[in-house]
Amino acid sequence: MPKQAMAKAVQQRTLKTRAKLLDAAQAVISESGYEAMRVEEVVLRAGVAKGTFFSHFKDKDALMDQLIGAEIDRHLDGIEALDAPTSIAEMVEAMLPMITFMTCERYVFDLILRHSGAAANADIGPIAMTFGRHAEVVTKWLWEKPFRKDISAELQAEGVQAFMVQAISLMFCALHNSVTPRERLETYLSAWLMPTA
Amino acid sequence: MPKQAMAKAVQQRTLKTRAKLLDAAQAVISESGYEAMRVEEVVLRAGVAKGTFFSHFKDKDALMDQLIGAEIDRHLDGIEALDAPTSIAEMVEAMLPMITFMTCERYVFDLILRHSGAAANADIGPIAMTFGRHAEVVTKWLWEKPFRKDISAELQAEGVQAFMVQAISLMFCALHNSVTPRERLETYLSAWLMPTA
DNA sequence: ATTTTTAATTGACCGCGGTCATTTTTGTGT
DNA sequence: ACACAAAAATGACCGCGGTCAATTAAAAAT
Repeated sequence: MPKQAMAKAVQQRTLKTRAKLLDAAQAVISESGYEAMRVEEVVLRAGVAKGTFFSHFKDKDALMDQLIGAEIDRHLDGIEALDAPTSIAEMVEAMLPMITFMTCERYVFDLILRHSGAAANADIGPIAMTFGRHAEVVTKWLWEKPFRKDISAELQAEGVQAFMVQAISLMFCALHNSVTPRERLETYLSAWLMPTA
Repeated sequence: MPKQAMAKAVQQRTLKTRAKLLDAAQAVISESGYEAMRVEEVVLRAGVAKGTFFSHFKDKDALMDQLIGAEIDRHLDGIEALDAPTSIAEMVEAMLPMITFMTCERYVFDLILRHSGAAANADIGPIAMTFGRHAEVVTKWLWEKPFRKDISAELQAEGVQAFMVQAISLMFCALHNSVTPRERLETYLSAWLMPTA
C-alpha cells in the first residue's frame, strides 16, 4: 500500500505535541544556545514525557537538523532575493549573513557538516536540502554572470561550496584566524572563479 | 618554572599503562572498527580502571585523534616518498590510499573533520598535524612542478585540501555517489590547478 | 452504544562517556 | 629504614541520549 493512500492516519494531537516540542526547543536555544539544549529540558518545558520526543524525532540531531535547516533557509530566502553578484566581493557579501549564522557556534557548524550530505537515499534532511538550494542559487548566479567559461556553472558552484566550508573550518582553527572569513573567502573565490593562468 | 626542567616527574608505570591502553584500543578497533570502540571495553582489556583512561587521555576523542593521526601519518610517509606528480591523475593517485583510509568509516571521517583544525592555540592534535603536513607536501609538489603561476603554491595546496574534503564528503552522500572519488577529485583538481580561462 | 483496532504517550530503564574524592604506589629527604 | 609528599590508579557516581513494554486516548467497525 502506498504511503500517500494512508495519509489520514495522523491526528491533530500529534501536530500539537510536535509544535510544543519545537517551541520549547527554540526557547531553550534562544536563551542558552544550541549546544546547551538538552532533550530533558525540552520535554520538561513542553510538558510531555521523554519518550514522546523520540516518537516525533528520530534523535536529537533530527530536531537540530530541522531547526538549523529552517534558519539557513531563511538566510537563503534573503540571498535568493538578491541580484546576481557582479564581483567576487559582492558574492561573498551576499553569503556572509548565512556564514555568520553557520559559525555562531562550533557545535552548529559541526552538525551542519555532518548533515550537509544525505545519509540514506530516502531521508534528505533539511540541512542537506539547503546545501542543494544554495548550490542552485550560486549556479544561477554563475549562469547569468559567468566568471569562468571553461567549466560548467554547476562545477563552479560546487567549488564555491567547498571553499565556503574550508573558509568556515579555518575560523575555528586557532592557527589561522588572523584573517577574517570574508577576506579568506574572497581570496579563495578569486582564485577559483577568476584564474589568470 | 619551565616544563622542561621538571620532565622527571613521569614514571615508567605511566608509560606502561598508556601503552596497555593504546594496545587494547587498537585491538578492539582491529576486530570491530573505530565506531564500535568503547572505553569500558578498552579498560577491561587493559586491566585498568575507567578513571585511569581519562587521566591518560582527555576524552575518547583524544585517543581516537592519536590512533587515527598515526595512521594518516603512515600514509603521508608513503606519499612523501613519492616524486612530485606531473599530472592531476598522478596526484590523485598518490593521495588515494590516504583518502581510502579516511573514508573507511563515516565515524572516522567525521572525527577527522572535527579535529582537522586546532581548537585551542596550544593543543594541535595529531590529526591537525597531519593536515599541516599534507599541505606542506602538496605545496612542495606544486613548487617543484607548478600547475598555476597566478597564485601561490600554498594557496593551491589549500584548495587541494578543500576539494579533497568535498570529494570525500560526497562519498557519504547517497545522492552523489555514482561517480568514484577518484573521478570527482580529478575533475575538481583539473578545474582548480589547470584552468583554461 | 460498545467493542475493536490503531495511533500516541508514558516513564522506568539502559548504555556509555566523563568526574572526583579516596586509596595505593612510587620516589625523596632525613 | 622510616616518614613524607607527589603521582597514579581506583570505582562509585553522574549526566544525558535513547529504548521499549505497558498504558491511555482516539478513530473505526460492529
